[in-house]
Amino acid sequence: MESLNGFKRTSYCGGVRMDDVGKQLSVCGWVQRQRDLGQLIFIDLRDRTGILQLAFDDSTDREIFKKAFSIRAEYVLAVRGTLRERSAKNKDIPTGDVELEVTELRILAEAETPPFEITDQTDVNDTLRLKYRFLDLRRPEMQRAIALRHKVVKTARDYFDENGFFEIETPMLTKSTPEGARDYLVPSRVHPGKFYALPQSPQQYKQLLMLSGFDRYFQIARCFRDEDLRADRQPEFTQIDLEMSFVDTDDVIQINEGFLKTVFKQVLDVEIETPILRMTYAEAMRRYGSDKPDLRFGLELCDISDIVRGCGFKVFAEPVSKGGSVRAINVPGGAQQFPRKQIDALVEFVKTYGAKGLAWMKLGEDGMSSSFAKFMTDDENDAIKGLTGAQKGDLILIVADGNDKTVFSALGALRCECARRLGLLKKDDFKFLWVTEFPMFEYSEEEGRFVAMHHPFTAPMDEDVSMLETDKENCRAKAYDIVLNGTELGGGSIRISTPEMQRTMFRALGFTEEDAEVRFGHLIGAFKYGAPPHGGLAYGLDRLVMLLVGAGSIRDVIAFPKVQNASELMTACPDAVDKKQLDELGIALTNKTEE
RNA sequence: GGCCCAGUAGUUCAGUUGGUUAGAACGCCAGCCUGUCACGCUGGAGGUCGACGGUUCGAGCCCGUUCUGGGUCGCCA
Repeated sequence: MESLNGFKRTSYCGGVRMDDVGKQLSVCGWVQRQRDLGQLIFIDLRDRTGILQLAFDDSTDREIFKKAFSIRAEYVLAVRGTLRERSAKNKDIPTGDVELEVTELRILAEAETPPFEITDQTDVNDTLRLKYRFLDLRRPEMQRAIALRHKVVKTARDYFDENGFFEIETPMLTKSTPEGARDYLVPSRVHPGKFYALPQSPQQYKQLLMLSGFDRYFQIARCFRDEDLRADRQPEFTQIDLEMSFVDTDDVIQINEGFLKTVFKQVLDVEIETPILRMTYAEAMRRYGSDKPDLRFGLELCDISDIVRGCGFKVFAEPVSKGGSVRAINVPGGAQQFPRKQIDALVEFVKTYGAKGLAWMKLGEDGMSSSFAKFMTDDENDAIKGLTGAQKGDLILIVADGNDKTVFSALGALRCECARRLGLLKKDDFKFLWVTEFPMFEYSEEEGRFVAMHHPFTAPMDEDVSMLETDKENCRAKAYDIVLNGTELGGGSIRISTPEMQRTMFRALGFTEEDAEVRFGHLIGAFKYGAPPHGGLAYGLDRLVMLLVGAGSIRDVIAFPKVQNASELMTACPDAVDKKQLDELGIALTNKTEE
């Protein structure tokens, strides 16, 4: 093994071109591949910028040639040489016109054969990739994702700085608060039996910063939520978090449209049309069955409750009479695209969302077939066709339930599933949407009370203030989400900024005065000393980067992600700790502990 | 906590109705090769079929349990 010993790199591999021919260059990197042709050896050297071919032939020093012969994939090399034009060029790579005639070769590190090949595209299973994440990250695909992530963060810092925002850090060790996601807890050694919580978001701190007069704040904020994982959810993740004083909804939206425009221009060279379309929560639910609708395709929901209200098909009539609804989507061309077997799969699909079933009507070329038409009159069937706008060749899918929430959630998911099966989801098509006027509360079956849908510091809409304690179901908040292609990219709200309103809110949420004081006293107390009207927004950075690179999971844009059971395969954490450590913290393990 | 999918060589996979010695490609090792670039050619090594238990004369294949990973519902202010 050799050392650098004064060796200085002059160039990255991927950047050299014909202009550099004749120059002495020094490069460093990993061996992608060694091709031994007998009296001629080629080595592809890889660094984060790309690949440069090293050439060894009869003009090469014999010792160097022998060394080149012994080199294997993933060895780390430092190489000096003269750049020359290739006699046989490779049109497929940027450096394909040139190669380095090697005059000095140092093997800085040998490498065992890796458990999987370091290639751009991979179909190696996730377990192996994550166990050897440091090797997986060598792949150009991952290098691009991580580099792009850096660029997004850099763009955010520049943009918010240029717009008068200060980047301010808030604590990682914070106070656990009720409401919302489960906290990660950190035991205190100095205060045995007491715990910090890792922040779910810097929410309260950033509000207090507004009160302190910083006026505009942002932070690239690490956040933690101890909940189950999904393709777009990790227990620790990063937000681009911001807050502004003396603003209302429109001001927050405007500054963020500028941000999104800048990011997409800088990172992808894509122009975003502004202003971005806005839609109320109520409209989003009614038309798309979702508060984060994917607008890359239609397949809108259609309420057919009035048609089937008195029909002879109990599956339809009963839910309507119980205050629910019957809604449909029309899938153009679906009659042929979805044979019976696929429809059966869709039936199973909606059941996972709590729907009891899925009714369908197929308007095929050779006549109509349906799971329900025989229970209804011709007029009723025709009315359904008319209202959904179905034509010959289409497929109507219908969900009925006594609870509207179930209908929306099943059909909202179904329209996305149909779009996926029809190939309507193009990754380079970016459809943004602001969803506004979210409900202030939602009913929690588990707790048997109304809880804050966004969070308890969200301001109600001015015209709904009187409904806070009288009509929780219909009370709307100054809360908004930014949605991109069916993914919630970020969310925010205008906050409550007076102690009176904050007290009213806690009362509406069922907190006693004492509860509110213990949990949120610092915030209510602070509001007494002059809080400016303020509001903000937080983006899921990981999700944003995921959509920018077209990845299917945020794991693909996080350097060291966790797997579904929240462990990390490379370091094998979480892990047991010494009894001594536990004793210091005053913690005793119960029989629930895993071995 | 529930449901669905996957697990066979280093990797990605095939493996018929349960039947002799479990195959392929890539990778790896060795030899040959002066213009390759997914180099080529020849040869070779490499397997606890995730684990445990059961059924059977006989299990990669059937049954049960379990582990690991993925997706998802619940959950995620």
